Amino acid sequence: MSKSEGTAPPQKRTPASDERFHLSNRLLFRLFKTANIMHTAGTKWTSELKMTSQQWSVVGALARPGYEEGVSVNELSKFLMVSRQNVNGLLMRLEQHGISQRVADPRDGRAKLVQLTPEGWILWRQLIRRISEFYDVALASFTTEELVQFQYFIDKLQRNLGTILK
Amino acid sequence: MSKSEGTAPPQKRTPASDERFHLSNRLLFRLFKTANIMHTAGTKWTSELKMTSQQWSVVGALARPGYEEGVSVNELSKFLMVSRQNVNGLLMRLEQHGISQRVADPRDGRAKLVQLTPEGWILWRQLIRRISEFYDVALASFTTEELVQFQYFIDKLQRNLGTILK
DNA sequence: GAATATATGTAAATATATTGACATTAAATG
DNA sequence: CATTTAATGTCAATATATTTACATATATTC
Repeated sequence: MSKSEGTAPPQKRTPASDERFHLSNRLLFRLFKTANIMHTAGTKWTSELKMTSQQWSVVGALARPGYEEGVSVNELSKFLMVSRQNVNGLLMRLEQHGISQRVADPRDGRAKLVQLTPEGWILWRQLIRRISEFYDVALASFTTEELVQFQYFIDKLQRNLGTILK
Repeated sequence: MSKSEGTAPPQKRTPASDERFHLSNRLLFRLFKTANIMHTAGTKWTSELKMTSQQWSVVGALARPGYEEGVSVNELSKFLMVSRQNVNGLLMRLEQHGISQRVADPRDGRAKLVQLTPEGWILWRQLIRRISEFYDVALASFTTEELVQFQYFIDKLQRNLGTILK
């Protein structure tokens, strides 16, 4: 994003669209920055568990009730909204740490099912406590109504962005 | 983030904190996903200009009025809230494309000043138009009040996360 | 002014994330 | 049923992002 907060807007614009541009610019730049430090802070928060914040989301996806038997790489990719290749890399590193494993999918000869190892389940129980504490800090002083509204905005943005990627 | 939306919350929790956990989890997971596709969509939006969305923010920072003479690597790092090393990498690639250059900082023998090349300025003028269009799509249907409120939430989150990284 | 502490930019190593590619398997088409 | 098209997971290449490290320059302390 052109997250340059003092950026001159494109020419031939009215003062109203100038203002809109500045608001938009400031907003999305701050979103970019905040998302970034969210990863950095999250990874720091669980550094003793040697888990990055991105790995939280993979392990969390595998730990969902009803998915214990396994989740395909493709499903993970769609659920996390990251590429299959990125999921593959994330899984490789989780496997190196003994946290997850892949087994053949009996219903589809091409596919694999990813599941937590027993060790992974033990880790998950520690991790979820730390994550919960992280949420408390990150979202300190947000009222429930604010959380709901914040999420509404994020969803609307995501929907709009989705039209670009279709 | 444990962006697993069906995650079991940590034990020994009241139903109220259960609900709070789920709200928090859902919110931050969606933020993670949305920030991700914001980069992907942004990069796609300016693919003919061969610019990634992350590069927008560097070029935009250099194009700010009052900073034309140059910005130090360290300043860029702080402004963009990314590491100096990451800025260094981003600049290397911009330089390869002739968009920016580095000159010695006359006031500090250790430092460099980064500035846009003449070619970079020409690119910037094209880029800012495309970026503005992107904003219109990404933030379609947001009222001005919603933009302001959204930004308020992001800022609050950023502040909270900042306490972790201090 | 000398010694100590800090700042600056860049190298190295590792993790994340994308696109393009491809071999294999499954689904769709005629 | 044969052919064509699409899906799945993994490889390769490239960009982003972090931490650790270090040589050099600057600032602070005494």
